[in-house]
Amino acid sequence: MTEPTLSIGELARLFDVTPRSIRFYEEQALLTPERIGQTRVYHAKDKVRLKLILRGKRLGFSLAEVKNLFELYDSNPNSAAQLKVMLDLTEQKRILLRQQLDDIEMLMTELNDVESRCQDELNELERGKIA
Amino acid sequence: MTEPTLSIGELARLFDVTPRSIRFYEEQALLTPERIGQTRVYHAKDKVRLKLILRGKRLGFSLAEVKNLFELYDSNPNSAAQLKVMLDLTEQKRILLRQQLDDIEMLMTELNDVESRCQDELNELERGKIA
DNA sequence: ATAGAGGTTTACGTAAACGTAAACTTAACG
DNA sequence: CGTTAAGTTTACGTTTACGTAAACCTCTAT
Repeated sequence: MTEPTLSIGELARLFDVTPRSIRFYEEQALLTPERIGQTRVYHAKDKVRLKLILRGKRLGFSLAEVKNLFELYDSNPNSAAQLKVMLDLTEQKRILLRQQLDDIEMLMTELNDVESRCQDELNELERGKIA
Repeated sequence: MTEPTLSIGELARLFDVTPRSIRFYEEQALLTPERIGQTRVYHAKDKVRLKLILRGKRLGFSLAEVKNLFELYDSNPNSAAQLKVMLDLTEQKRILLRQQLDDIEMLMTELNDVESRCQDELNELERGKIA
């Protein structure tokens, strides 16, 4: 079996985004699909890339930051200096992610709070009905 | 001791944002500081609010969504219908946060990957030096 | 042959979240 | 009493991430 490819429309439906967005990501150098004539053809690796882009967006990253991460991941730094820069960058990102984890935990707690208050209220209303 | 208040500049420095941003948040009805004459005066509750706004931003929420959360938290729904809507909303937010947790976990894993590759490279370079 | 469906480029429009600048008050300081 | 320092409003500018529309191919189906 030969590798499955996708049109821009198919890829768009697959991830529930518009073709416009996909073209825009390419314009920002986040995607580099094959071209057959004029037409864009997307392979498995493009699918992965798009998935990563959308994940980045869910985490509140700008497209520039996502691109940054791509370059970080794809790069093959040869000098010790470059490697140390890389390690520093990953550490920076890690700090950000830890911050986000804390933020999420706090928000979760607050949602629990709101929710239990709602539940109490509902139970009160039920009591009222029965009594 | 009387309650401590802050000027817009002090509040801005405290959270490392610009006064412009703070005024903008007010314009969007996310803050409602006291006024003494023309001048804005910020109390403890405003500090908390601002902290929550910035937390929301770190999680990739729009200001509108943050406002939404505020209303959710502040509201006192009386009817069972409203309470059920609330519970539904909190559940929606919870799903989003869980998604973010997954996203963060995956990104963390990838960062670990990048990092260990860097470490290996560095160790290789060290070997070269010594041999 | 023509009508759609889906692809392409180019270009202008838009919402969000501020930045920046002008023009004006008010309080404090030497 | 003049001048910084910090506050105010008003308004236009800017970046990001697309939406929307025009004008054009190209293939398939009727």
